Amino acid sequence: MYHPRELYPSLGPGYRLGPPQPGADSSFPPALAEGYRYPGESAETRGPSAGGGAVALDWLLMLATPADLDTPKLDCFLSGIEAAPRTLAAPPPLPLLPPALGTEPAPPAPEAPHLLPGVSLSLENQELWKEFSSVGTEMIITKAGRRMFPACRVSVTGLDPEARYLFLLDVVPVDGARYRWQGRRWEPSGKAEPRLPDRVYIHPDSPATGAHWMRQPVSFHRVKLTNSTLDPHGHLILHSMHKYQPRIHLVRAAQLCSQHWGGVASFRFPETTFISVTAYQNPRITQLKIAANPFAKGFRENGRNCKRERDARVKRKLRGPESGGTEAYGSADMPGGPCDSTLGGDARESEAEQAPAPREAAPAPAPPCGGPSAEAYLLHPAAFHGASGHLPSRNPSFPEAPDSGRPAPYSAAFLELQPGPGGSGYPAAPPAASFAPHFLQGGPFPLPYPGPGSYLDVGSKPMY
DNA sequence: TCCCCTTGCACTTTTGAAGCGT
DNA sequence: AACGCTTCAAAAGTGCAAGGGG
Repeated sequence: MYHPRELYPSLGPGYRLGPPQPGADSSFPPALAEGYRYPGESAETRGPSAGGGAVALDWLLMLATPADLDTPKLDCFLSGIEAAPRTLAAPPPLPLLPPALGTEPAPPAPEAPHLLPGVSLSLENQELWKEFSSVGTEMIITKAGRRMFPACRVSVTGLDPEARYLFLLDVVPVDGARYRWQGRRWEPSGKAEPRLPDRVYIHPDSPATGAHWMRQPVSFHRVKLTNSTLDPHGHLILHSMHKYQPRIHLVRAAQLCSQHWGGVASFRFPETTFISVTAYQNPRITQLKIAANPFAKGFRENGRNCKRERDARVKRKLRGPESGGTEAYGSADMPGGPCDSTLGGDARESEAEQAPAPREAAPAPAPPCGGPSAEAYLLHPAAFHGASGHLPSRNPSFPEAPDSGRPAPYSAAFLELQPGPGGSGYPAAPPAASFAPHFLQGGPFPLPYPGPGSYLDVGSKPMY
Protein backbone atom coordinates (compact mmCIF):
# COMPACT_ATOMS: atom_id res chain seq x y z
CA MET A 1 0.00 0.00 0.00
CA TYR A 2 1.59 3.21 -1.10
CA HIS A 3 0.88 6.46 0.46
CA PRO A 4 2.01 9.75 -0.96
CA ARG A 5 4.00 10.32 2.17
CA GLU A 6 5.67 6.98 1.69
CA LEU A 7 6.40 7.71 -1.91
CA TYR A 8 7.82 11.04 -1.04
CA PRO A 9 9.20 10.86 2.46
CA SER A 10 11.16 13.99 1.83
CA LEU A 11 7.94 15.87 1.94
CA GLY A 12 7.58 15.00 5.55
CA PRO A 13 4.64 13.72 7.47
CA GLY A 14 2.78 16.93 6.97
CA TYR A 15 2.60 16.56 3.25
CA ARG A 16 -0.92 16.68 2.08
CA LEU A 17 -2.26 16.89 -1.38
CA GLY A 18 -4.44 19.87 -1.73
CA PRO A 19 -6.81 21.47 -4.12
CA PRO A 20 -5.49 23.53 -6.95
CA GLN A 21 -4.82 27.10 -6.27
CA PRO A 22 -6.12 29.54 -8.79
CA GLY A 23 -3.08 31.63 -8.43
CA ALA A 24 -0.67 28.80 -8.60
CA ASP A 25 -1.59 27.32 -11.90
CA SER A 26 -2.42 29.20 -15.01
CA SER A 27 -4.46 26.31 -16.24
CA PHE A 28 -6.79 26.66 -13.38
CA PRO A 29 -10.08 27.97 -14.71
CA PRO A 30 -11.08 31.10 -12.85
CA ALA A 31 -14.68 30.03 -13.06
CA LEU A 32 -13.83 27.17 -10.80
CA ALA A 33 -13.04 29.49 -8.00
CA GLU A 34 -15.96 31.76 -8.48
CA GLY A 35 -18.21 28.85 -9.00
CA TYR A 36 -18.28 27.89 -5.39
CA ARG A 37 -21.58 29.25 -4.37
CA TYR A 38 -24.30 28.13 -2.22
CA PRO A 39 -26.53 25.87 -4.22
CA GLY A 40 -29.51 28.02 -3.59
CA GLU A 41 -28.37 29.76 -6.68
CA SER A 42 -29.30 27.42 -9.42
CA ALA A 43 -27.14 26.72 -12.39
CA GLU A 44 -29.87 27.94 -14.60
CA THR A 45 -29.64 31.34 -13.06
CA ARG A 46 -26.01 31.46 -13.90
CA GLY A 47 -26.53 30.24 -17.39
CA PRO A 48 -24.19 28.41 -19.65
CA SER A 49 -21.67 31.14 -19.44
CA ALA A 50 -20.88 30.01 -15.96
CA GLY A 51 -18.54 27.60 -17.62
CA GLY A 52 -17.38 24.18 -16.77
CA GLY A 53 -15.86 25.23 -13.52
CA ALA A 54 -19.24 26.13 -12.20
CA VAL A 55 -20.61 22.91 -13.48
CA ALA A 56 -17.88 21.05 -11.77
CA LEU A 57 -18.60 22.88 -8.60
CA ASP A 58 -22.22 22.14 -8.85
CA TRP A 59 -21.33 18.56 -9.05
CA LEU A 60 -19.12 18.92 -6.09
CA LEU A 61 -22.00 20.47 -4.34
CA MET A 62 -24.16 17.64 -5.42
CA LEU A 63 -21.74 15.31 -3.77
CA ALA A 64 -22.16 17.16 -0.58
CA THR A 65 -24.81 16.53 1.96
CA PRO A 66 -27.13 19.26 3.13
CA ALA A 67 -24.90 20.32 5.91
CA ASP A 68 -21.77 20.43 3.86
CA LEU A 69 -23.04 21.84 0.68
CA ASP A 70 -20.32 24.36 0.73
CA THR A 71 -17.67 21.74 0.94
CA PRO A 72 -15.58 21.75 -2.19
CA LYS A 73 -15.68 18.02 -2.34
CA LEU A 74 -13.50 16.42 -4.95
CA ASP A 75 -12.27 19.79 -5.94
CA CYS A 76 -8.74 18.76 -6.63
CA PHE A 77 -9.97 15.56 -8.11
CA LEU A 78 -11.51 17.49 -10.94
CA SER A 79 -9.02 20.26 -10.94
CA GLY A 80 -8.57 20.17 -14.63
CA ILE A 81 -12.16 20.50 -15.57
CA GLU A 82 -12.91 22.75 -18.44
CA ALA A 83 -16.08 24.05 -19.90
CA ALA A 84 -18.85 21.53 -20.09
CA PRO A 85 -21.68 21.75 -22.53
CA ARG A 86 -24.36 22.07 -19.91
CA THR A 87 -24.81 23.44 -16.49
CA LEU A 88 -26.11 21.59 -13.55
CA ALA A 89 -28.75 22.51 -11.09
CA ALA A 90 -28.01 22.38 -7.45
CA PRO A 91 -29.03 19.11 -5.89
CA PRO A 92 -31.92 18.80 -3.56
CA PRO A 93 -30.95 18.14 0.01
CA LEU A 94 -30.62 14.58 1.09
CA PRO A 95 -33.92 13.97 2.82
CA LEU A 96 -33.75 12.60 6.27
CA LEU A 97 -34.90 9.08 6.47
CA PRO A 98 -37.50 8.16 9.03
CA PRO A 99 -35.87 7.13 12.27
CA ALA A 100 -37.73 3.87 12.36
CA LEU A 101 -36.13 1.11 10.43
CA GLY A 102 -37.99 -1.59 8.74
CA THR A 103 -40.18 0.46 6.54
CA GLU A 104 -40.41 -0.24 2.90
CA PRO A 105 -37.71 1.73 1.20
CA ALA A 106 -38.60 4.16 -1.49
CA PRO A 107 -37.69 3.25 -5.04
CA PRO A 108 -34.22 4.21 -6.11
CA ALA A 109 -34.03 7.72 -7.34
CA PRO A 110 -31.33 9.85 -8.78
CA GLU A 111 -30.07 12.16 -6.11
CA ALA A 112 -30.38 15.16 -8.34
CA PRO A 113 -31.06 16.28 -11.84
CA HIS A 114 -27.92 15.30 -13.61
CA LEU A 115 -25.96 15.96 -16.68
CA LEU A 116 -26.17 12.51 -18.11
CA PRO A 117 -29.65 12.42 -19.60
CA GLY A 118 -31.02 8.98 -20.17
CA VAL A 119 -28.55 7.41 -17.79
CA SER A 120 -30.13 5.24 -15.17
CA LEU A 121 -28.75 3.09 -12.44
CA SER A 122 -30.43 0.12 -10.87
CA LEU A 123 -29.40 -1.72 -7.77
CA GLU A 124 -28.60 -5.25 -8.84
CA ASN A 125 -28.87 -6.86 -5.44
CA GLN A 126 -31.84 -4.81 -4.45
CA GLU A 127 -33.72 -7.74 -2.97
CA LEU A 128 -30.88 -8.56 -0.66
CA TRP A 129 -30.54 -4.94 0.36
CA LYS A 130 -34.25 -4.75 1.01
CA GLU A 131 -34.05 -7.84 3.12
CA PHE A 132 -31.39 -6.26 5.25
CA SER A 133 -33.08 -2.91 5.23
CA SER A 134 -36.30 -4.41 6.49
CA VAL A 135 -34.40 -5.53 9.57
CA GLY A 136 -32.18 -2.50 9.85
CA THR A 137 -28.91 -2.86 8.03
CA GLU A 138 -25.79 -2.79 10.13
CA MET A 139 -22.27 -2.62 8.77
CA ILE A 140 -19.31 -3.66 10.82
CA ILE A 141 -16.50 -1.16 10.89
CA THR A 142 -13.09 -2.13 12.19
CA LYS A 143 -9.78 -0.48 12.67
CA ALA A 144 -8.30 -2.45 9.82
CA GLY A 145 -11.30 -1.87 7.57
CA ARG A 146 -14.21 -4.13 6.86
CA ARG A 147 -15.95 -4.71 3.57
CA MET A 148 -19.56 -3.83 3.13
CA PHE A 149 -22.01 -6.64 2.90
CA PRO A 150 -24.15 -6.45 0.97
CA ALA A 151 -22.01 -4.50 -1.41
CA CYS A 152 -23.33 -1.91 -3.77
CA ARG A 153 -23.79 -3.60 -7.09
CA VAL A 154 -25.45 -1.63 -9.83
CA SER A 155 -26.38 -1.88 -13.46
CA VAL A 156 -26.13 1.17 -15.60
CA THR A 157 -27.88 1.96 -18.85
CA GLY A 158 -28.04 4.89 -21.16
CA LEU A 159 -24.34 5.60 -21.37
CA ASP A 160 -22.61 6.57 -24.55
CA PRO A 161 -20.82 3.34 -25.43
CA GLU A 162 -17.85 5.23 -26.79
CA ALA A 163 -17.44 7.79 -24.06
CA ARG A 164 -15.47 7.13 -20.93
CA TYR A 165 -16.82 7.35 -17.45
CA LEU A 166 -15.68 7.15 -13.88
CA PHE A 167 -17.60 5.34 -11.19
CA LEU A 168 -17.29 6.66 -7.65
CA LEU A 169 -18.79 5.69 -4.35
CA ASP A 170 -18.94 7.59 -1.12
CA VAL A 171 -20.85 7.33 2.12
CA VAL A 172 -22.49 10.26 3.82
CA PRO A 173 -24.30 10.66 7.11
CA VAL A 174 -28.03 10.51 6.81
CA ASP A 175 -28.78 12.73 9.74
CA GLY A 176 -27.26 14.41 12.73
CA ALA A 177 -28.02 11.73 15.23
CA ARG A 178 -26.14 9.02 16.99
CA TYR A 179 -28.05 5.78 17.31
CA ARG A 180 -28.40 3.20 19.98
CA TRP A 181 -29.74 -0.32 19.89
CA GLN A 182 -32.55 -0.56 22.37
CA GLY A 183 -32.92 -4.28 22.43
CA ARG A 184 -35.50 -4.37 19.69
CA ARG A 185 -34.75 -1.48 17.44
CA TRP A 186 -32.49 1.43 16.72
CA GLU A 187 -33.33 4.73 18.27
CA PRO A 188 -31.65 8.11 18.03
CA SER A 189 -29.49 8.74 21.03
CA GLY A 190 -27.90 12.12 21.09
CA LYS A 191 -26.03 14.20 18.63
CA ALA A 192 -23.77 12.77 16.02
CA GLU A 193 -20.03 12.94 16.35
CA PRO A 194 -18.21 15.57 14.31
CA ARG A 195 -17.98 14.56 10.73
CA LEU A 196 -14.91 12.64 9.67
CA PRO A 197 -12.82 13.14 6.55
CA ASP A 198 -14.83 12.47 3.45
CA ARG A 199 -13.33 9.88 1.26
CA VAL A 200 -14.43 8.64 -2.10
CA TYR A 201 -13.84 5.19 -3.49
CA ILE A 202 -13.03 5.10 -7.17
CA HIS A 203 -14.00 1.97 -9.00
CA PRO A 204 -10.87 0.18 -10.18
CA ASP A 205 -12.03 0.07 -13.77
CA SER A 206 -12.29 3.82 -13.98
CA PRO A 207 -12.11 5.28 -16.46
CA ALA A 208 -13.82 2.92 -18.85
CA THR A 209 -16.17 3.27 -21.77
CA GLY A 210 -19.88 3.26 -21.43
CA ALA A 211 -19.96 -0.05 -23.23
CA HIS A 212 -17.70 -1.49 -20.61
CA TRP A 213 -19.81 -0.28 -17.72
CA MET A 214 -23.03 -1.40 -19.35
CA ARG A 215 -21.73 -4.81 -20.24
CA GLN A 216 -22.37 -6.13 -16.77
CA PRO A 217 -23.14 -4.96 -13.27
CA VAL A 218 -20.63 -2.75 -11.55
CA SER A 219 -19.67 -3.97 -8.11
CA PHE A 220 -18.22 -1.94 -5.27
CA HIS A 221 -17.60 -4.95 -3.09
CA ARG A 222 -14.04 -3.91 -2.37
CA VAL A 223 -14.99 -0.81 -0.51
CA LYS A 224 -13.87 -0.97 3.10
CA LEU A 225 -15.22 0.87 6.10
CA THR A 226 -13.16 1.82 9.10
CA ASN A 227 -13.61 3.64 12.37
CA SER A 228 -9.98 4.64 12.52
CA THR A 229 -9.79 8.38 12.04
CA LEU A 230 -6.10 8.01 11.33
CA ASP A 231 -6.64 5.22 8.86
CA PRO A 232 -3.63 5.08 6.57
CA HIS A 233 -5.20 2.76 4.02
CA GLY A 234 -7.72 5.15 2.61
CA HIS A 235 -10.78 3.25 3.69
CA LEU A 236 -13.99 5.17 4.13
CA ILE A 237 -13.98 6.51 7.67
CA LEU A 238 -17.20 6.31 9.64
CA HIS A 239 -18.35 6.79 13.18
CA SER A 240 -19.80 3.82 14.95
CA MET A 241 -23.49 3.91 15.79
CA HIS A 242 -24.28 6.44 13.08
CA LYS A 243 -26.54 6.12 10.11
CA TYR A 244 -25.03 6.39 6.65
CA GLN A 245 -26.11 6.39 3.06
CA PRO A 246 -23.86 5.16 0.24
CA ARG A 247 -23.96 7.15 -2.96
CA ILE A 248 -22.75 6.29 -6.40
CA HIS A 249 -21.51 8.90 -8.80
CA LEU A 250 -20.97 8.52 -12.50
CA VAL A 251 -18.73 11.05 -14.17
CA ARG A 252 -18.18 11.35 -17.85
CA ALA A 253 -14.52 12.00 -18.36
CA ALA A 254 -11.81 10.61 -20.52
CA GLN A 255 -9.40 10.36 -17.64
CA LEU A 256 -9.41 10.71 -13.95
CA CYS A 257 -7.95 14.15 -14.42
CA SER A 258 -9.84 14.82 -17.58
CA GLN A 259 -9.63 18.18 -19.17
CA HIS A 260 -12.82 17.43 -21.05
CA TRP A 261 -15.51 16.60 -18.67
CA GLY A 262 -18.97 15.92 -19.90
CA GLY A 263 -21.37 15.50 -17.04
CA VAL A 264 -22.21 13.68 -13.91
CA ALA A 265 -25.00 11.65 -12.44
CA SER A 266 -25.35 10.91 -8.78
CA PHE A 267 -27.47 8.13 -7.37
CA ARG A 268 -28.45 6.80 -4.04
CA PHE A 269 -30.67 3.94 -3.06
CA PRO A 270 -32.60 4.38 0.16
CA GLU A 271 -32.51 0.68 0.92
CA THR A 272 -28.72 0.85 1.17
CA THR A 273 -28.85 3.03 4.26
CA PHE A 274 -27.10 1.40 7.16
CA ILE A 275 -25.91 1.95 10.70
CA SER A 276 -22.24 1.48 11.32
CA VAL A 277 -21.34 -0.70 14.29
CA THR A 278 -18.26 -2.35 15.70
CA ALA A 279 -20.28 -5.40 16.69
CA TYR A 280 -23.67 -6.45 15.46
CA GLN A 281 -26.45 -5.35 17.71
CA ASN A 282 -29.43 -6.94 16.03
CA PRO A 283 -29.23 -10.75 16.04
CA ARG A 284 -31.42 -10.88 12.97
CA ILE A 285 -28.82 -8.94 11.05
CA THR A 286 -26.19 -11.40 12.19
CA GLN A 287 -28.28 -14.27 10.94
CA LEU A 288 -28.90 -12.55 7.62
CA LYS A 289 -25.22 -11.86 7.16
CA ILE A 290 -24.27 -15.40 8.01
CA ALA A 291 -26.89 -16.74 5.68
CA ALA A 292 -26.00 -14.51 2.77
CA ASN A 293 -22.28 -13.89 3.06
CA PRO A 294 -20.14 -16.72 1.71
CA PHE A 295 -17.30 -15.75 4.01
CA ALA A 296 -19.53 -16.39 6.99
CA LYS A 297 -20.38 -19.85 5.80
CA GLY A 298 -18.61 -21.32 8.75
CA PHE A 299 -21.15 -19.80 11.08
CA ARG A 300 -24.20 -21.30 9.48
CA GLU A 301 -26.34 -23.69 11.43
CA ASN A 302 -24.86 -26.73 9.78
CA GLY A 303 -21.42 -25.27 9.51
CA ARG A 304 -18.45 -26.32 11.53
CA ASN A 305 -18.42 -23.18 13.55
CA CYS A 306 -22.03 -22.96 14.56
CA LYS A 307 -22.65 -22.79 18.25
CA ARG A 308 -23.62 -26.42 18.45
CA GLU A 309 -20.39 -27.46 16.81
CA ARG A 310 -18.28 -25.12 18.85
CA ASP A 311 -19.78 -26.48 22.01
CA ALA A 312 -19.20 -29.97 20.75
CA ARG A 313 -15.57 -29.16 20.03
CA VAL A 314 -15.09 -27.76 23.48
CA LYS A 315 -16.56 -30.93 24.95
CA ARG A 316 -14.35 -33.07 22.78
CA LYS A 317 -11.32 -31.11 23.89
CA LEU A 318 -12.27 -31.64 27.49
CA ARG A 319 -12.81 -35.34 26.90
CA GLY A 320 -9.69 -35.72 24.87
CA PRO A 321 -9.08 -36.98 21.34
CA GLU A 322 -12.12 -38.29 19.61
CA SER A 323 -12.32 -41.05 17.11
CA GLY A 324 -14.19 -40.57 13.90
CA GLY A 325 -16.21 -37.47 14.30
CA THR A 326 -17.42 -37.11 10.79
CA GLU A 327 -20.89 -36.34 12.02
CA ALA A 328 -19.54 -33.37 13.85
CA TYR A 329 -18.59 -31.64 10.67
CA GLY A 330 -21.78 -31.04 8.85
CA SER A 331 -21.38 -29.58 5.47
CA ALA A 332 -22.64 -26.14 4.83
CA ASP A 333 -23.60 -27.33 1.41
CA MET A 334 -25.88 -29.95 2.73
CA PRO A 335 -29.38 -29.69 1.44
CA GLY A 336 -31.74 -28.07 3.81
CA GLY A 337 -29.17 -25.65 5.11
CA PRO A 338 -29.89 -21.99 5.29
CA CYS A 339 -27.53 -21.04 2.61
CA ASP A 340 -27.57 -20.95 -1.06
CA SER A 341 -31.24 -20.52 -1.51
CA THR A 342 -31.05 -17.41 0.59
CA LEU A 343 -28.06 -16.06 -1.16
CA GLY A 344 -29.22 -12.92 -2.72
CA GLY A 345 -27.49 -10.62 -5.09
CA ASP A 346 -24.20 -10.62 -3.34
CA ALA A 347 -24.10 -14.31 -2.96
CA ARG A 348 -24.77 -14.59 -6.62
CA GLU A 349 -22.13 -12.02 -7.11
CA SER A 350 -19.71 -14.12 -5.20
CA GLU A 351 -20.66 -17.12 -7.19
CA ALA A 352 -20.23 -15.18 -10.34
CA GLU A 353 -16.83 -14.17 -9.16
CA GLN A 354 -15.97 -17.73 -8.50
CA ALA A 355 -16.73 -18.56 -12.07
CA PRO A 356 -13.54 -19.12 -13.97
CA ALA A 357 -12.36 -15.85 -15.26
CA PRO A 358 -9.53 -15.55 -17.69
CA ARG A 359 -6.48 -14.37 -15.91
CA GLU A 360 -4.27 -11.85 -17.46
CA ALA A 361 -1.91 -13.74 -19.62
CA ALA A 362 0.66 -11.00 -19.59
CA PRO A 363 0.90 -9.01 -16.43
CA ALA A 364 1.66 -5.41 -16.97
CA PRO A 365 5.30 -4.57 -16.70
CA ALA A 366 6.40 -3.00 -13.51
CA PRO A 367 6.50 0.74 -13.44
CA PRO A 368 9.81 2.40 -13.72
CA CYS A 369 11.93 1.86 -10.71
CA GLY A 370 13.62 5.18 -10.98
CA GLY A 371 10.71 6.92 -9.37
CA PRO A 372 7.13 7.60 -10.12
CA SER A 373 6.11 9.63 -13.09
CA ALA A 374 2.80 10.72 -14.47
CA GLU A 375 3.22 8.45 -17.42
CA ALA A 376 4.06 5.51 -15.27
CA TYR A 377 1.14 6.30 -13.12
CA LEU A 378 -1.17 6.34 -16.07
CA LEU A 379 0.15 3.05 -17.26
CA HIS A 380 0.29 1.34 -13.92
CA PRO A 381 -1.77 3.18 -11.39
CA ALA A 382 -2.03 0.20 -9.15
CA ALA A 383 1.68 0.17 -8.66
CA PHE A 384 1.36 3.49 -6.96
CA HIS A 385 -1.48 2.54 -4.70
CA GLY A 386 -0.91 -1.11 -4.27
CA ALA A 387 0.81 -2.79 -1.43
CA SER A 388 4.49 -2.30 -1.32
CA GLY A 389 6.14 -4.79 -3.55
CA HIS A 390 2.85 -5.75 -5.05
CA LEU A 391 2.91 -4.64 -8.61
CA PRO A 392 -0.18 -4.83 -10.74
CA SER A 393 -0.95 -8.18 -12.12
CA ARG A 394 -3.35 -6.85 -14.65
CA ASN A 395 -3.05 -4.27 -17.27
CA PRO A 396 -5.01 -1.29 -16.12
CA SER A 397 -5.29 0.23 -19.52
CA PHE A 398 -8.85 0.12 -20.54
CA PRO A 399 -9.06 -2.17 -23.56
CA GLU A 400 -7.66 -4.99 -21.52
CA ALA A 401 -9.46 -4.03 -18.39
CA PRO A 402 -11.24 -6.92 -16.77
CA ASP A 403 -14.91 -7.01 -16.30
CA SER A 404 -16.37 -4.88 -13.62
CA GLY A 405 -17.71 -7.70 -11.59
CA ARG A 406 -14.42 -9.37 -11.31
CA PRO A 407 -12.25 -8.70 -8.36
CA ALA A 408 -9.56 -6.32 -9.31
CA PRO A 409 -6.12 -6.84 -7.91
CA TYR A 410 -5.68 -3.22 -7.08
CA SER A 411 -5.13 -2.45 -3.53
CA ALA A 412 -6.74 0.63 -2.24
CA ALA A 413 -4.91 3.77 -1.52
CA PHE A 414 -5.97 7.29 -1.17
CA LEU A 415 -5.11 10.80 -1.74
CA GLU A 416 -5.34 13.00 1.24
CA LEU A 417 -6.64 16.37 0.32
CA GLN A 418 -6.48 19.59 2.11
CA PRO A 419 -9.82 20.19 3.69
CA GLY A 420 -11.59 23.34 2.80
CA PRO A 421 -12.33 26.06 5.27
CA GLY A 422 -15.19 25.67 7.59
CA GLY A 423 -17.10 28.40 5.91
CA SER A 424 -18.25 28.68 2.38
CA GLY A 425 -16.62 29.51 -0.86
CA TYR A 426 -13.50 28.27 -2.44
CA PRO A 427 -11.12 26.62 -0.07
CA ALA A 428 -8.39 28.83 1.10
CA ALA A 429 -5.00 28.18 -0.34
CA PRO A 430 -3.37 25.58 1.80
CA PRO A 431 -0.22 26.40 3.65
CA ALA A 432 2.70 26.33 1.32
CA ALA A 433 4.56 23.98 3.56
CA SER A 434 1.88 21.39 3.36
CA PHE A 435 1.12 21.59 -0.30
CA ALA A 436 3.75 21.21 -2.89
CA PRO A 437 3.16 23.68 -5.72
CA HIS A 438 4.64 21.37 -8.31
CA PHE A 439 1.91 18.98 -7.44
CA LEU A 440 -0.19 20.93 -9.87
CA GLN A 441 2.33 20.60 -12.60
CA GLY A 442 2.48 16.90 -12.32
CA GLY A 443 4.95 16.21 -9.61
CA PRO A 444 6.15 14.95 -7.32
CA PHE A 445 3.01 12.95 -7.04
CA PRO A 446 2.35 11.31 -10.36
CA LEU A 447 -0.98 12.98 -10.95
CA PRO A 448 -3.27 15.09 -8.87
CA TYR A 449 -5.76 12.36 -8.42
CA PRO A 450 -5.83 8.88 -7.06
CA GLY A 451 -5.89 5.93 -9.33
CA PRO A 452 -8.67 3.50 -9.93
CA GLY A 453 -9.51 1.20 -7.13
CA SER A 454 -8.40 3.80 -4.71
CA TYR A 455 -9.93 6.28 -2.42
CA LEU A 456 -10.01 9.99 -2.55
CA ASP A 457 -9.86 11.88 0.65
CA VAL A 458 -11.84 14.99 0.10
CA GLY A 459 -11.19 16.70 3.33
CA SER A 460 -13.27 17.12 6.34
CA LYS A 461 -15.37 19.64 8.01
CA PRO A 462 -17.79 19.55 10.85
CA MET A 463 -21.19 18.67 9.68
CA TYR A 464 -23.28 19.64 12.62
C1' DT B 1 -22.85 -1.32 35.94
C1' DC B 2 -23.49 -0.56 31.29
C1' DC B 3 -22.16 0.25 26.77
C1' DC B 4 -19.02 0.09 23.29
C1' DC B 5 -14.59 -1.15 21.30
C1' DT B 6 -10.52 -4.10 20.59
C1' DT B 7 -8.41 -8.31 19.96
C1' DG B 8 -7.61 -13.13 19.11
C1' DC B 9 -9.65 -17.17 17.37
C1' DA B 10 -11.37 -20.64 14.10
C1' DC B 11 -13.38 -21.01 10.08
C1' DT B 12 -14.25 -20.23 4.81
C1' DT B 13 -13.25 -18.03 0.53
C1' DT B 14 -10.20 -15.87 -2.59
C1' DT B 15 -6.07 -15.42 -5.04
C1' DG B 16 -1.86 -16.36 -7.29
C1' DA B 17 1.89 -19.40 -8.09
C1' DA B 18 3.61 -23.85 -9.18
C1' DG B 19 3.26 -28.19 -11.33
C1' DC B 20 1.69 -31.13 -14.83
C1' DG B 21 -0.11 -32.73 -19.24
C1' DT B 22 -1.32 -31.78 -23.98
C1' DA C 1 7.15 -22.71 -26.01
C1' DA C 2 2.36 -21.95 -25.28
C1' DC C 3 -1.77 -23.06 -23.29
C1' DG C 4 -5.15 -25.00 -20.09
C1' DC C 5 -6.15 -27.37 -16.04
C1' DT C 6 -5.41 -28.80 -11.20
C1' DT C 7 -3.47 -28.36 -6.76
C1' DC C 8 -1.73 -25.98 -2.95
C1' DA C 9 -0.55 -22.42 0.35
C1' DA C 10 -0.97 -17.82 1.80
C1' DA C 11 -3.81 -13.96 2.26
C1' DA C 12 -8.09 -12.05 3.10
C1' DG C 13 -12.70 -11.93 4.94
C1' DT C 14 -16.19 -13.67 8.29
C1' DG C 15 -18.70 -13.67 13.11
C1' DC C 16 -17.90 -14.99 17.93
C1' DA C 17 -16.53 -14.18 22.48
C1' DA C 18 -13.63 -12.55 26.09
C1' DG C 19 -11.73 -8.73 28.07
C1' DG C 20 -10.88 -3.84 28.75
C1' DG C 21 -11.89 1.08 29.07
C1' DG C 22 -14.76 5.14 29.61
